[in-house]
Amino acid sequence: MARTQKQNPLHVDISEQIHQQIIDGDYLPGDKLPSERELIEQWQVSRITIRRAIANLVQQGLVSTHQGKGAFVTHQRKVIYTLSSPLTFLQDDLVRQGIELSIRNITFEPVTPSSQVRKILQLPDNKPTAYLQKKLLLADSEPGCVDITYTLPEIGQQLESELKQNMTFPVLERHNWKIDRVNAVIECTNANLELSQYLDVPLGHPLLVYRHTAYAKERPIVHGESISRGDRFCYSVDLHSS
Amino acid sequence: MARTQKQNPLHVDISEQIHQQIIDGDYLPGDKLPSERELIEQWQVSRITIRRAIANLVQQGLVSTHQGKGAFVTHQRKVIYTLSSPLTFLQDDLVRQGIELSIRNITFEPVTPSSQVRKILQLPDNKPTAYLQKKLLLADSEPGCVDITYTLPEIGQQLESELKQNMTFPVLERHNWKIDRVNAVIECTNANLELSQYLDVPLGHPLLVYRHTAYAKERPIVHGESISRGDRFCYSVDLHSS
DNA sequence: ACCTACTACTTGTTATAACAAGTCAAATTC
DNA sequence: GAATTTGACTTGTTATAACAAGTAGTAGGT
Repeated sequence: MARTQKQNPLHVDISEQIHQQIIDGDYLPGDKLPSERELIEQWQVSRITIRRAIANLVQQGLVSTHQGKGAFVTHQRKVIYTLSSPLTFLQDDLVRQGIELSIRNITFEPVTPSSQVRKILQLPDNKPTAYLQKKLLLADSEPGCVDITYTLPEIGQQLESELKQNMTFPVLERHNWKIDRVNAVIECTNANLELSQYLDVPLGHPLLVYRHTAYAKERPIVHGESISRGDRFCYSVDLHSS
Repeated sequence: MARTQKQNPLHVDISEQIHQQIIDGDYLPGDKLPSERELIEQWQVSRITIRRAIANLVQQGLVSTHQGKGAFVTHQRKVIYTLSSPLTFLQDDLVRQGIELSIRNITFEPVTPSSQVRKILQLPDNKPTAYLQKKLLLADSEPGCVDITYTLPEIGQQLESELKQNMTFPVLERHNWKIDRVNAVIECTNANLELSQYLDVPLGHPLLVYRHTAYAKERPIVHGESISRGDRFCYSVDLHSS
């Protein structure tokens, strides 16, 4: 109850104490924290301070809140994407981990992408079209990843129906578009409004971005990004000296 | 000024509008946003609503605030860590990008690590000791990464002075600890109080975690994690089919 | 010329208050 | 008994208010 450090704001002291209680196992994943009213009583502070303390915990990914229900300690299980050479694909990876994957198509349409994407896909200036697909990946029926891809027009046109219901890379392989190389960057962002709605997370929730370009016979055929919930996914990679 | 969607809270409408202005280039990186007082005047709402709107933008990594000065649009440049086979190391990578790297040692001491780490490093039960090192990496004199490593005791003891001032892997290579393989997981977390202080970011700031185990002759010699500011770093990886 | 103190800004913390809206179970009605 | 209503909880949004604390320029004194 006593403030551990005078220089910290009250809300930090409170969230740090609850944080410690979570680490100590006083609250287990799935447990409900005391309600705001109870915490106000316990700490003898105003609601704004308690709410800020809870917000700190939410921001650290330790707790999530649900209107009308309460604040709950989050589960920390993470799904692993394996990045390996030779290439394996997400789908097989998830099956191996016993996760049920389903796909909901959001958009599929021919567009003229930004000059940056046009350059990456080496689209000719006189026919600067590619298929833009946005799809939502659900792991065990919960939204986990938004996949945004730009595909060469001849491929998109040919495989529309299949692409709408399956992961991109296995569909390509099934139709003899052998992928030789994938160049990728993994980074971290925060959910903007659109992504927070698709992924059912609060604004600013940490997200993992896997931005990739796939090459077949040294020709780029697909470029896009997979944006996953940072609290539920991670990437694994193996590096060798030889 | 008009609310675009009735179902959104006011603070979301406001932060989304400023977000759009940033995208449109009305505010450039480094620019100062209007002060709270001015925004209150402009939107005719209370300070709590404006502060929440600014907080939304901070959470999305678009602006950062400084007490007494104001709120500023953040710079988005990112430093790239290249993960490749054959192995290259962070240091060379940064030099290539023209970034000056310096290291500040935080702790270096023999400890008995958690059972999980003991298992990974295959430490014998009768001598369960490893060297724990925490160091802060500064890129161009700004804190960017906290590196936490557990090293086999014989190596830590032998190379203490060098490890305190240099990156781990190059030191090992210089002393004939040839690293054959690195297994790594990249994930995303949020700054807790300790990390937020080291890295000079607000509580909950998104961070990239690179958790690795290095093997020499199939024997694990180093295990640890590099925790970088998610707004300033990313990982690049190249995957091949053969 | 230099240092200090003041002042007018900025954001940060915290309190009190009221109502909106989601949840859930118990009581009421059909 | 089943469906509906009510009420007591929960968190979410927003307003007003006051003071703390960091910043930077300016006026005043040495």
